Amino acid sequence: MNIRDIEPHLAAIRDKTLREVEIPEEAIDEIDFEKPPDPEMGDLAIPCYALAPHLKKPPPEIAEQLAERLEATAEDDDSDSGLIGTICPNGPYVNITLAPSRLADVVVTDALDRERFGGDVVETSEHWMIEYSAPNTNKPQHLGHVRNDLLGESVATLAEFGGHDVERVNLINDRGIHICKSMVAYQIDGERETPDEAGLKGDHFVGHYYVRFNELIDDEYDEWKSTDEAEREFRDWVEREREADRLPDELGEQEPQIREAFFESFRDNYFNDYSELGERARDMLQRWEEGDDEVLELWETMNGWVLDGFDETYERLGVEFDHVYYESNTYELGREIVEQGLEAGLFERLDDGAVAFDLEEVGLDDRKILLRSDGTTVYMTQDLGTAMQRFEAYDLDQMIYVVGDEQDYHFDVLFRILAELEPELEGKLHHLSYGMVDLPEGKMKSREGKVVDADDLMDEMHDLAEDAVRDRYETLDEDEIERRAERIGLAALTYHVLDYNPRTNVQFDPEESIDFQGRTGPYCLYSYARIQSIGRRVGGWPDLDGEARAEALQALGTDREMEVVRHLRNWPDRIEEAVRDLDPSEITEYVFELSQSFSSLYNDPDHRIVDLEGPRRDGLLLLARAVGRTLETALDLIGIDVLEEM
RNA sequence: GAUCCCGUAGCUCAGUCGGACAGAGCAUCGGGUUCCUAACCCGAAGGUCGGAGGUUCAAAUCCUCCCGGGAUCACCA
Repeated sequence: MNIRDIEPHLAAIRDKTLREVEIPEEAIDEIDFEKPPDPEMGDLAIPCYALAPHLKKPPPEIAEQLAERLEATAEDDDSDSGLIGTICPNGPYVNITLAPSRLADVVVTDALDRERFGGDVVETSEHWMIEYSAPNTNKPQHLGHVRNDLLGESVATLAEFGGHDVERVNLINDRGIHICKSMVAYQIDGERETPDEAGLKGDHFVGHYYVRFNELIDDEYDEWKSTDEAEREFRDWVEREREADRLPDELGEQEPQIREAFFESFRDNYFNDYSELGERARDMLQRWEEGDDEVLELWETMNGWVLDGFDETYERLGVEFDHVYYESNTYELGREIVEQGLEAGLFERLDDGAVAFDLEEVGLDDRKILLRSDGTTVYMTQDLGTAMQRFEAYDLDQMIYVVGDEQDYHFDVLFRILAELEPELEGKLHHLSYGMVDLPEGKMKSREGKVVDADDLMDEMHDLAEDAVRDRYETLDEDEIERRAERIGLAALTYHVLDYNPRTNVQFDPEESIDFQGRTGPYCLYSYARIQSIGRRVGGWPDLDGEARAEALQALGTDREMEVVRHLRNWPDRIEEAVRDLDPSEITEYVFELSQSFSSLYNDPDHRIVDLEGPRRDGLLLLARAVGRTLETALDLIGIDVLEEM
């Protein structure tokens, strides 16, 4: 018997008993085991509410009688080999407690022997593709990107461990007006300077010019605000607002504020209609699309710098991809699909030549443009194209996009259009939507340089960890300090970021930084390191099997030991849940709980392994070893590398 | 204006496909080391689950309305 046989085994006994009292099959199907709120009550519970209508008795009475019958059925069943400890009614529930020593034997044996303990739990193995990161190449990554990177990487690793076949994909947004902004600023300000000369990482170097461009635009805009053109735009707007009764006839003392609000909202219009720098950036984009050599060369150079920078960041974060695509290559994909859809009558051509999809056909409002009137593609076109291409090339069962929740609507529309184009894709598309990371003062803004930079943050975590390591050791090899500081710092960051449910909007306070104490990555690493320390102290883990091992494991049974055992038992179920929900925070929670239950045991005077002897000592050593193995696996799934010593 | 997400302890968050007394970490207060790493352990205090109705044997969880915060509704990405 192993862990995953326990529940089916008990379910068989339960169902057999229910049949004896003539509960209809469909009612039996409805009944699932629940987990009692307190382990004191038992390991599994059968709620009896649903049986009340069939037996015409109050649930507590049913529970009492059912418990007796279950006991009888279990006694007759010889496949059980003493797994069930007690069966007792408790109000409307029947609680089943498993025999401690037997449970410890089954669970720890599984945890020690199984090649991938907790892995390969999904019902059917599927082919998944997960797209994440998808950065723009005009600026370095910030904490928001880190959340995306870590989420995507972790979900991919989780899905693989759960038993799926996974393709990790990055689609790099290397074209568009935002890149041209950095390029224009570079032409104006930074001719011939390179990241090396500036002593900066390539992505930071280019990001500097992106910020610079926005400063230049701000200056230009401020100057423009006092021109006659600006005044005319303002007056026209005021006129329109008055007609719509949104402004009074006389602005009076309010005028300066109203004026300021107008110019704030007019910023994009200014950029598109009046700005010389805007003109220059758009002109550059135009020339890029025409294949202008000079522009292409600058573009390639600057993109190269950024991508080199990204590679460093990815490597440090432990993020990897199987396939990397570039929008400069894929932005035309989809044009053909749209044209086919047009012929098939799915889309319509508007009077000005643009192609649109009528969203009312899928229950939404308005329409979505798929090809501009000048024939060029939009974001949606590309997403349609890449999706169709991927399903064809990889025969996917599931395509998952890890993208922020501000794009919920985009993906809703994308999936509906895809389902119209190819009904088979229905249910195979998923947007893993996650909340924003905000600072105490509000949103991060790259264009204003108000961000928590990914590389800086990793450096800070490293430094904090380094201080902590130095505090603890008077003499330690410098390389070793570096190695530990890096792992501990990254563990703290990774754990912190993944410990939120993905949909949660996270508030991150850079001042308060990230803790190393309590529910944190370092805490979990520490638990692991202490377990390894026990192994070293006793001169290596005992190599027991067969009878000797069974005897050792069956010597376990105290409350503290059983709490650890119960957590181990939950591991495969937890993986199943985390994969189903695409939620690494299930794993961060698990790692903490397992670490915590072991820490309690570790600190208890009655469970000091070095003070014990005989089978109980061996049993505890095997339990510690099993926890260590499971921690290592679990931490790996959230991208954290363990340390043998801390 | 419409649609979507969120509102739980002083703070940051779990719990939201209905079930047993609403949980954790941090912060606060009190305790623990002649002993395997104190990045630890044990304990205390802290909550009208935004509000009001409703459905149900049972609601933080489902439905309706209201209040508050965020996002989205481009021939941008």
